[in-house]
Amino acid sequence: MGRAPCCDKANVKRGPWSPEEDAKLKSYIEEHGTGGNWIALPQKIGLKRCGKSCRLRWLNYLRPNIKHGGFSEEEDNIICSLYVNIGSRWSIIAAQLPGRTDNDIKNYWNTKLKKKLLGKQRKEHHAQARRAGGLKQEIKRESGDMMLPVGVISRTPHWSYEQNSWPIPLANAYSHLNNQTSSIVHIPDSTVTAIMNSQYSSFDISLTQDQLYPSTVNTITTDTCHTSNVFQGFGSFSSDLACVDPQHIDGSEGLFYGSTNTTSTESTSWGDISSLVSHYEACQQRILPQEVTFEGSSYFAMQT
DNA sequence: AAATCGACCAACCGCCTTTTG
DNA sequence: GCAAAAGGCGGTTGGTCGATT
Repeated sequence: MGRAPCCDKANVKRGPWSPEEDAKLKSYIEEHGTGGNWIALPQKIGLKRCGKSCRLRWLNYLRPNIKHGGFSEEEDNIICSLYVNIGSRWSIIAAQLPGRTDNDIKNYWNTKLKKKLLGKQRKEHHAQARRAGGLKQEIKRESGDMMLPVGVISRTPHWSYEQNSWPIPLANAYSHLNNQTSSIVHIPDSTVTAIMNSQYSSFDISLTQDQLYPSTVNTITTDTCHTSNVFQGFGSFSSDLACVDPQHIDGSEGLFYGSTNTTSTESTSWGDISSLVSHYEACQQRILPQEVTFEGSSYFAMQT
């Protein structure tokens, strides 16, 4: 049996709010506050609206200091960066942008920003193809901005737990695994091991569960390690964000590339937006690997 | 001028989490 | 400790409007 509805749907008005309704709700809340009970509020005011609807109307349109439209370039970058790193957690993203609501940001992302980002990505691909010549990839460092070569796990300026200890979204690690010329990922009990052969080097990342932040660590369990679901678990990091602290990964330093003069969250540039594109794209991918046997063990290999 | 299409966005829906009794 | 109520959130829908055919 499902939950009882929060209000009597037959007796509540739906659809757009009239100026009179807005005025009633606004003046009441400004004078009395919400009283900590949205469900009871419409009855008190004499509005034939669902309490949830009142809450939404207040939060998204009536409360003071709300900004609508006119997103700045800086706001775009913040939204893109956060989306790439934490996914569609609109309320968290909105918390970083004073005056913006989660609904507004969500609409803005879905209607404009996503296309803008993908448009940039196409441009970037074309430019890269032109540059390619003999060299497939290049690392470009310019005045503090960072460009991320494929196969390199990025540091992110967000999600800093402590100074000089930047977590790496495993989603990024996963996305870059997809870009390798060959890659095998093995997840034995309690450990995530990624063996990657990039054009730069061959390296091996071993992560124990306690190197993954607890919020999502349970997506990798012993149960899933030896099943083909394991990468669905991996894939879920794209939206759930498991983070890895590079300082806790032996010999990992060489894997990470970023602006060399930036060692903490302070005064970090959001970076070139194009560097986010590959992350975003990869985060959208849900490529499931093939199970293969290698030296008697089961592995999951991704075709790239 | 009418029809169609696509972009935009306010509002709703349903699920999950938190609070309360 | 449990169940119900309320809050909060993200995905989706549907109405409106401007551009295009």
